[in-house]
Amino acid sequence: MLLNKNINPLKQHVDTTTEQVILEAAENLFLERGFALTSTTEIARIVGCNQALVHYYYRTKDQLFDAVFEKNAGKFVSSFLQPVEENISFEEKVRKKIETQYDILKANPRLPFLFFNELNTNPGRLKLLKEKTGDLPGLLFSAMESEIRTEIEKGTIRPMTAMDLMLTIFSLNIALFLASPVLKAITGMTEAEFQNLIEGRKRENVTIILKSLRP
Amino acid sequence: MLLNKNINPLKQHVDTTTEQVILEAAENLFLERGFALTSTTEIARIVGCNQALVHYYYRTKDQLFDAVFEKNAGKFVSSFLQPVEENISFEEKVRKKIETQYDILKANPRLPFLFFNELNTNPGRLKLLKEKTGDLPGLLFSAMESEIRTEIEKGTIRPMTAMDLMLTIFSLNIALFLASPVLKAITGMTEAEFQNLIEGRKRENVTIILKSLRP
DNA sequence: TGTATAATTAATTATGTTATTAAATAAAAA
DNA sequence: TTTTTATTTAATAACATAATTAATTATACA
Repeated sequence: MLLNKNINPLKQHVDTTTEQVILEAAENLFLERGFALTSTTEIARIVGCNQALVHYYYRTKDQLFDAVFEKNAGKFVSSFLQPVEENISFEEKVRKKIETQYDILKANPRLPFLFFNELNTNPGRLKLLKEKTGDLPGLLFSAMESEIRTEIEKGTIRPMTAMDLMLTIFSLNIALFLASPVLKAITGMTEAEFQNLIEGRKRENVTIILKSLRP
Repeated sequence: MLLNKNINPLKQHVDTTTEQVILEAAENLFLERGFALTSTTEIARIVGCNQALVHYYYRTKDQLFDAVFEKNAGKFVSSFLQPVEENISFEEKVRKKIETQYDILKANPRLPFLFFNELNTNPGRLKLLKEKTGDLPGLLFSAMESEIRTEIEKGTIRPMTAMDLMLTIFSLNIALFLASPVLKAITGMTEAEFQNLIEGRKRENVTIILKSLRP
């Protein structure tokens, strides 16, 4: 990479290419403001390069966003599809599922915003997502469905559907991250206090869900 | 109102002013796509009027959005602040709180999207919100806090904070509405099936939360 | 009816944005 | 070193959008 003028010196590991630097800057901005409110001009400004260079590497803003979205949507979707060990109790499986997803979100707190913002505003992206995930969700779903049925018959959990359980896990896990700017603003929490809240909320989500399973 | 050309004849109740029609069209678009992806030109196109007319009534796109956001954020915030009767059990109060909020969201399913999209992308709006709500959230909060403490001391519920309970209610209630486009797309549900899901989810949320309160 | 006022439009300005092109510069290869 | 290729920039085209202005049309009212 030739570019080395206005760049934060800390970021100058020898083998970051300009292409990567652009992608990272784009990722940060897209995660912060979404597609519509991010311009290729601003990406270039942050990278410290000419705006045409952004297009040189990624041709269009759409393709650049695609690269960012693909990568991040992948993380998000995988947070649902992450398999859990087989030889543990149902309760332990559920706990693991919640915690795994929560950890991924904690490490990528803007994921829910990017994901829902884009999929609520761009119908084309929804189609792509469906094509990409294929029938994986369906398979995962019926696997969970049968497992739940077994537990219900054993009397270890109350009657419910796989959809119920999935939605519950998902709802409790994502909402905090979506609401974090609002929450910080109206409560006036410090960043440390908020990190504390995030930490505690993981256990709380597990508690709530495991209790809610009981017959 | 003079304007009556391209307008859907069903919408021609005698006393809708052009100003109102513009506001309604704007509301629909802002709820559907958010601020950035909505143009005053498109609002005008839908109303069937000249684009300058939108500015004639509302001066700027910002002011028009303000009008829409104010109204809708009000609904959303009130879904939290809705008071409940005093002479019922704690459990009944919680149930009522969940259901009241859920009903408001069910009647205004795009509220969470508008609210979070805007507040995640526009820091200025966060400040306004904080100023507007003032210390109402704090008051409500400490009221709930003391009520919860009482219940914990009585041994009727497990230890938890008001923040915990609020976040749980809120998380379970909003997530379904935020996720609805994604959910519909990847499951391929019909609208009827989805309405059914929404219906059942209200009771489910109550069940989950009430169970999760138990010591 | 005629006049003042309100509502509406056509035309235009100003601005920002994406995308392209041609030229300049740096790196790699010969 | 020279030549070729890759990277980067300056300039600008093409377009959309928000906002303004002056002119036109409709409404109210004297």
